[in-house]
Amino acid sequence: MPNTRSVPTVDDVARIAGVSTATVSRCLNSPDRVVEKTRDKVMKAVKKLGYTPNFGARVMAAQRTFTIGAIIPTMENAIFARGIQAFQEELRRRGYTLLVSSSAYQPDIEEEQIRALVARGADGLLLIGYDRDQSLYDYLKRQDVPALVAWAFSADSEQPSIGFDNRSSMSALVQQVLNLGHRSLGVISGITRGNDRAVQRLQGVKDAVASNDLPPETLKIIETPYEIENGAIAFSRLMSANADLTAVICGNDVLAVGALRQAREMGLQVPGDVSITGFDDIELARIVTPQLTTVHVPHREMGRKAAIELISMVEKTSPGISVELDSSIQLRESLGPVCC
Amino acid sequence: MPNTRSVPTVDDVARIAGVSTATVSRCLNSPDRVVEKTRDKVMKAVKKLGYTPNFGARVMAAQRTFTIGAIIPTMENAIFARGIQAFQEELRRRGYTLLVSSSAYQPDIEEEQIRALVARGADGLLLIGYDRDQSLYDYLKRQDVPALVAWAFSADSEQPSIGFDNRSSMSALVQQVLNLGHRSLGVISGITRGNDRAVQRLQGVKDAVASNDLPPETLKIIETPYEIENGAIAFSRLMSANADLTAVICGNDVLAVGALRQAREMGLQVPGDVSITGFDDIELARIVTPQLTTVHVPHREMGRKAAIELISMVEKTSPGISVELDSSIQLRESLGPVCC
DNA sequence: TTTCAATTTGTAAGCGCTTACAAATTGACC
DNA sequence: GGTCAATTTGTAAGCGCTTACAAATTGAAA
Repeated sequence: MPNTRSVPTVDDVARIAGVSTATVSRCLNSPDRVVEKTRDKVMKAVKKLGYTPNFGARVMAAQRTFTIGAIIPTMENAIFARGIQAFQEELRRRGYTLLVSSSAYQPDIEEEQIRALVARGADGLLLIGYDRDQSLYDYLKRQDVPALVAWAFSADSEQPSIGFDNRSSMSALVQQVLNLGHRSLGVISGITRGNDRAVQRLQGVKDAVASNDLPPETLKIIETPYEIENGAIAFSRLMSANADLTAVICGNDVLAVGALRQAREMGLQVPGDVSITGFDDIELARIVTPQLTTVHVPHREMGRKAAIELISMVEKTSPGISVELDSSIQLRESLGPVCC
Repeated sequence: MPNTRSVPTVDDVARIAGVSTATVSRCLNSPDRVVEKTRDKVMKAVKKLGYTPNFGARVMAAQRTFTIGAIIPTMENAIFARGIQAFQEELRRRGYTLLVSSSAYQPDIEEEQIRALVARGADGLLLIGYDRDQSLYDYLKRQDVPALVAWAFSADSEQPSIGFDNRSSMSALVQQVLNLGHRSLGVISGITRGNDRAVQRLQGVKDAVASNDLPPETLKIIETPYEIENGAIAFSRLMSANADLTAVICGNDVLAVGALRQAREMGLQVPGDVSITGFDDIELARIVTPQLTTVHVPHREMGRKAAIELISMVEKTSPGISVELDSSIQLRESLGPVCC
């Protein structure tokens, strides 16, 4: 029964080409195992019918998808864009397809997305940061789907990861700030709950203060979600409550840009009246006026290496190693010495 | 044979729960068609085994995935971020999962991604702009996968779409520029090849010039890919070749921001020495100094409505209609009257 | 207690593909 | 031409799930 109604199947191709379905399958998957004349016939039939293999069936039969999934906290600002782009490029080069979804920084949505991607046959997963329910890691292990953590690195986690040390990077940055004479700092942190990177960064700020023998009261801390608008609001709140602040350390560039905008709106000179720093060194950092002093993160390198490592894990040539990348401090216009 | 080795299947669950596989399936898909006591047994077995349905098999059997795919030209800058975010939120609200991939503005990659998504069982696709090979549309039709075009609207295409009129919006913006006395305009357009939105925008610029009875030589046009850096380079080239330009119209905000940065570097006052305009009104536009005059695009509305419409198409409650949204001009600091 | 319609459950046939294994073909060599 | 190993192709058994249909169960009404 020639199956006229719908999408062509391997059987249709086999019938048209006058061969068996096995041969059709082989033509598509290991062409060298089939003699040229036959292959031509089959390919002609494939073209004629506009046949595309059904993915579900293929996955089920072959137990393999060449798809990698990535769940990032947000697509709305550019924090992850560069790294993911590089990740995708490298995957593509190696014959894998990337599917991305975003969790809006919400653990329950992240879990949902992880399950969705696994269910859809992702061969491996890229996850941002360590902090998630152990049951999720168990689930992934049970499903035999390797996962690589990125944007974070912790020597004492056995979870494979590729990233940098958020804590010490931030600490180094704040050290620079302190070196310039600042003794009263505002901190606009991202929400730390469920976000180990934000936790680490905040801890880094505290480390620097402590190692300079300054009291904890040196810091005025606000937590707020990573959005420009929130950066502006937090900055405003911070400055009006603490007139003596000479510098504001932000948990990332997005918050810092908001702070910067608000400073301008309040008629404050940056860095004359107040210095502002960011973290991540996204494109934005060099576009705003004044340009943002921030921590440079090797986004592209991280993305590329993550792809390579994750594929190794998927193909079982690596058990999953952890790699620490260097970050560096980008001194730009928004940080200056404490004035007068 | 108790299948100890690997991931649990529906058979395992059925065996443990002491029911048939059909019942297990029903518990998961239409729980109300199964009596509570049985359901409890099954759910307990599911939990005990940590069972998750195999997606491939499910798709194959049910011919449905509740997955929507979107292929956007780039994730690297924020042009599509807001709209896609809204798109995803609405999809999620309605029980669909979004999978995104990006094409780097390359038609062959886009085709690959479309096929990948269809193959992975996407129930419907969101595509950016109209301009792609007819064979791709044919393919989608053959696979019975509805596609909705976004970020563009053309009354005379039969392809369902949701977007705005890039051409007339741009024309209106340029009209404003001309009203301010500018008579020699630089244009930094995106690459028009394979990008109907860029074509339309450029055409809009020309429309405005023509309808003011100005000669085509009024415009000095450069095409370059949408990247900040390219905007800067193009601006520099434009200004050094044409000393008399008083305004530069950019194909989008990303290019405009690059132009702005370059102007600053060249010591040019904006808008004192030269006015600069963008298009899209992404977040960036309000962050740079001076703030960018641009065309506001209803990103979130577009995303949300796209989700609603695409789902209707998938569920066959709509044949796929086209919707035109309004855009509006955002006059901000970067545009001023021609000086002296 | 019967009867019978409504509800719940089970049986088994696919969904479209891959692949182990068997069968058929090829052609180098005697 | 006949042998035999190597190559090519075909047969058929799944992969894990859904669902049409049939069988079994339930319980209200007679």
